[in-house]
Amino acid sequence: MDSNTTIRALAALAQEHRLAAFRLLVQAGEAGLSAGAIAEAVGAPASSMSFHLAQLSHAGLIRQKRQSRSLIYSADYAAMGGLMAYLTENCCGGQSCAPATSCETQNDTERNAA
Amino acid sequence: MDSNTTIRALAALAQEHRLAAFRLLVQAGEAGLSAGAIAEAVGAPASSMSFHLAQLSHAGLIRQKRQSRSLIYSADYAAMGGLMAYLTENCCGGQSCAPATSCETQNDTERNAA
DNA sequence: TCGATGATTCGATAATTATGGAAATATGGA
DNA sequence: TCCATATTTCCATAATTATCGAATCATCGA
Repeated sequence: MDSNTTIRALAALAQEHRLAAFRLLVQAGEAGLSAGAIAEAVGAPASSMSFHLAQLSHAGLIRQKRQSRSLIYSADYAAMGGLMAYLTENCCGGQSCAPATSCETQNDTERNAA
Repeated sequence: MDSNTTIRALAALAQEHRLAAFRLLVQAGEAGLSAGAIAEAVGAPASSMSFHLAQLSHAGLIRQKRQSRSLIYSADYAAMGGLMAYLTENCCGGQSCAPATSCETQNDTERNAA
């Protein structure tokens, strides 16, 4: 992930309704949620939410698929992982910004962070 | 870290010059860098850079201290860690977004981030 | 105290982003 | 085909954010 992609992703998440929507989609998992369900949960008018979902989508953080009349959005975990990786590599300086997740499940994933 | 703080931090990093400046400060470590040095490295006029440094500062991501005539800025690693923790907890859904860093250097730093 | 240096604040302007109703598009069922 | 539903696109407007020169403020050395 390069810095431009990173900036788009950060900007996409740096907005109240979008952060709420993304959190919701992360919770929803692979099944995802319809645009209408998201708008209602977040409390934003449909057209506004549509605008925000487009931003998240353009940033690559969520995906869209049609299911009958509904458009189902779901989080792209890999993209979020890419963002986390960029921040860890470039913005944490080895000072252990990452909160030591899931260390008991693996200990051979060596990485040579620049 | 609550969602408003998170949004401020994300917004602070979601800008070309500011992301560049923050990366620089992370590299610079505790010693930090003067406002002028940052402006020159990033390639922005002093007044513009000052505006951006104020944003980062307001977001809590960097700190300022005066050293004679210079204002020295340095990264606040704890704040960055808080942001990473929030994203890991709320935006990664246990799908291991965090790239498993530095697992060999600690295994007793339990954390109960909300 | 004066002048030089490092940096911020001011102010005007440009550019981008957000808002939300109305109109348009897509899908499916009767 | 026609209607209802789900959602987006269009549009105008409001709000926020970025830019940067000039003026101001703070500090230091002579």
